[in-house]
Amino acid sequence: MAFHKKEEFTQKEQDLAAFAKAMAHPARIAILKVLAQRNECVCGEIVDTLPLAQSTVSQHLKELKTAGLITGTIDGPRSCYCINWKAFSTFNNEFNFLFANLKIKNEKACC
Amino acid sequence: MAFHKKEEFTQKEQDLAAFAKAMAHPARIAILKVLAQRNECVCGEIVDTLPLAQSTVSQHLKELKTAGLITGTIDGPRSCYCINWKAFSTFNNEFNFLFANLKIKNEKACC
DNA sequence: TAATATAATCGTATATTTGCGATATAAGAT
DNA sequence: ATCTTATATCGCAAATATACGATTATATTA
Repeated sequence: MAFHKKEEFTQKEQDLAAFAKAMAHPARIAILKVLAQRNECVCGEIVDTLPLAQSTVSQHLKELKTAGLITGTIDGPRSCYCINWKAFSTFNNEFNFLFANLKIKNEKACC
Repeated sequence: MAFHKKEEFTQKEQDLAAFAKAMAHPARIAILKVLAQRNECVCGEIVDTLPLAQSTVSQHLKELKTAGLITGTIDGPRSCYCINWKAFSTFNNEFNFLFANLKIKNEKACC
């Protein structure tokens, strides 16, 4: 009886949470940073910058890809990853919307 | 040997990840939304708006509080929760910093 | 003081995440 | 065809997260 009740929330709540979850690990933040720094698509160089095994990094990349934060295409013998700019922007807007509400109403903390 | 290697990342990466993690559940997004809507501090009314048991909600509130996203004070027999505006703002800046880097460099996707 | 109401905490079960080594896959080089 | 290089995937172990009911703590009310 200890189940995931996530379906009981609105789609927007679930989407925001899923996006946040994709960023909820320092390794994945670091990956996004690397992808942001090097404009051209990076592949296994990511592995070199992280204190993790290749298989673990590959898994994190997969999670980011599944969540839609990055795209990945096979480029010959190697793989090429990039930020999914559009999805990232959508999330940022969504987040700012929530944030804007807070700003208007809660500028002065109440407790 | 399946250990948390989180310490091996920078403090900023860890902080950003921790903040994202706090929002990485629809219930916690929903809680933030409720706190944003009602300007005055809300207590157990949160429980009524969620499809979860009281103890579970209390746990989510604790996580949000530990992560610094909300503050909570005991107000007589009930508890009063509020958005931690300052921390929220700090996170937003941090996030926008990462995001800004992306915006400048990656406006056109490469793959 | 006893009863009630609100909310936190404990104990527990289950599910998910994190991480690694080993293995598979696929393309390029020899 | 075989070797090498780059990545993805599988299988496993350990750690965390999610959820709930039961219990506890605290303050107000009767």
